[in-house]
Amino acid sequence: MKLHQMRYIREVARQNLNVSTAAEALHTSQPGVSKQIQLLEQELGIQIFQRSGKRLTGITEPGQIVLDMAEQILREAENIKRVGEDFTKVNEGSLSIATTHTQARYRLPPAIKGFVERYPNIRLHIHQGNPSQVTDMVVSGEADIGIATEAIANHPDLVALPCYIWNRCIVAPHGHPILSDKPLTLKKLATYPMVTYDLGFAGSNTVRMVFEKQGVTPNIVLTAIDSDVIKTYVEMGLGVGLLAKMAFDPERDKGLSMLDASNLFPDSTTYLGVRKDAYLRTYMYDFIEFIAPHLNRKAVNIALQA
Amino acid sequence: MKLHQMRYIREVARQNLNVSTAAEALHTSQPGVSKQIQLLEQELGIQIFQRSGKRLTGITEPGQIVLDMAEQILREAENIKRVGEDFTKVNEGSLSIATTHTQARYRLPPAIKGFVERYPNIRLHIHQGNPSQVTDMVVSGEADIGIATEAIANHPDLVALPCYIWNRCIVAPHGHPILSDKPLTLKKLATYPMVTYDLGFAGSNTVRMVFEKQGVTPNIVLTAIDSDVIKTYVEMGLGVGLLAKMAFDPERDKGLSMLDASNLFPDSTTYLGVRKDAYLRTYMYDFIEFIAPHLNRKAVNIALQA
DNA sequence: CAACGTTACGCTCTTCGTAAAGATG
DNA sequence: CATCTTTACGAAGAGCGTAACGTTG
Repeated sequence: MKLHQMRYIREVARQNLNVSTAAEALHTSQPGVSKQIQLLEQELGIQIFQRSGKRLTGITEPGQIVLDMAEQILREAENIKRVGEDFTKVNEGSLSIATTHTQARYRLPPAIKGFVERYPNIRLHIHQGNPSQVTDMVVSGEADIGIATEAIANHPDLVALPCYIWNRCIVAPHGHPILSDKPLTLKKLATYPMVTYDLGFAGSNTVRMVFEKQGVTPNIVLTAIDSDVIKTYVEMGLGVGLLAKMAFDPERDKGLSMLDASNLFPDSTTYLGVRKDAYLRTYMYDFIEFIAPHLNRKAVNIALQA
Repeated sequence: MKLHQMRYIREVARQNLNVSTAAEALHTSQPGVSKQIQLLEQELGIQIFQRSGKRLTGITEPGQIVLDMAEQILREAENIKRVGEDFTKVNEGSLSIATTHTQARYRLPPAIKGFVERYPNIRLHIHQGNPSQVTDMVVSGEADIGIATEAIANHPDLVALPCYIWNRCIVAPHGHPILSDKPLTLKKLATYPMVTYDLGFAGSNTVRMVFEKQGVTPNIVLTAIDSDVIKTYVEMGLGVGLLAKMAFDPERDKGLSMLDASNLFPDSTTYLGVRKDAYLRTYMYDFIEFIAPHLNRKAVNIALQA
């Protein structure tokens, strides 16, 4: 049994059982991949892939188990490589972050700024997606760290660290009647056409449930995944905006007025998620600490143990 | 990075950093081991072992991390091998059970009997030890399954399955005053010299706490790890015996009388422990079901997932 | 017949074992 | 100086790539 063989079967499975494209992705020859898979199957005494004649048509039952274990082994091998780099190339490497628009646009910039000053030679990738995409990217190892308010806390392979707590605000064009009609209530809010986040984003579930519980039906005329889109349409007069307070910038958003809405909705928590079995490079710990100062290396390790 | 190199560094660490004996244990030449370790260290860019001149004198900090990961990889590789065997050699293999004397002597025999009838070609090993040794053997992979009342439920790498519930009895030579002095109470029990299990065995903690809570101090004149030893000394008149009810056999223990003591002590639960990340061969699932019929394959898998 | 997987074969790089040399306490 | 590790080197073996062959839809 060889580590290479694990890579081969994993790649073939990933490439929809196409050995040729798998070979290409692995930068090697197709017959070599074929051969090694056969050798592995022979050694284990089982078929990993189903074949109809010469085509691979599926994954056998034991094959699936083996593939899962191979995945595990390769992850661990990757971790070992990282240990080496962590101790020799302290200031080199890459950091891949998966997050949602609101976090990327309004919450991460200061942390990123501090991080790139400290580690100018780390290649930084920020992937944007919806919370479940963020979760998937961390689970699959495409991203080292995921940051989102939804989804990320409920995956068995991840550990979720509470990052920060936030609440919402209402934005409207200057002079809009909602601004003077104090105090603000859910009922009043529901009388105006509203623009807010897509389902599955930024605590939208929480918002929905609050309205439901109070027996109030909001008039949502537009949803977006993007705070800036929401603000743009609010500015155009489409309705009032309900968004994360951190997404309102009095400097930039001069065309809008803001009302705190934290009395109407419960606080939401944004989580940072990492794979339980990932080896975190030192700079990753540092990045986490840049985002949430209470999450120092020790605190993260304690969470990872449990 | 090669799987072989993982084996080499693990074995060197196990053999107290002696490369020569490690090579012997691996059935290969000593220079080969040396070389591969150097190659690995070179590839990772770190020292795994500390050296003073040519002697290995310790494990470096990154080395320890790498060793832990290597261990994990090799465990997973072992699991893959088992998958193959499980699907090809259904009726071959070995089953290694670690347990305490009382279980081995009084509880396992019927399960073992059923098992060897079903799987006559599986090599069976029963290791006897105290509960913490049992736990260690399962954790290290020396044993596939551990069975004990103590210790085994509290290890993070193991999953503990409740196996069966039992309670205690009092044994005494025929005609002993305790037998007629009904009803039996803790206070009365404490007036007689007593023979029972060693600390750390068979719920001895529970027993101690029950006495303590009632403010009664038992007069324990002898402890043993072994129910048969306890009974022998009781028969000799050393005192009354407090032991697991399952360990009293009216057929064999004709020289003794038995009093149920389950009203004096809370029930104890015996657990069966397996490594969370172990691949269990089909016959291992079957063995577990022989011991505890409610623990069928499905139930065990559900426990392993969580 | 186009796309794909397997077989065949020669080349290269790795690995392994023996022998010798160097270091340690 | 006995024990242990590293270096050196030749033989055996494993892996890889090209080319040819066989299948499948």
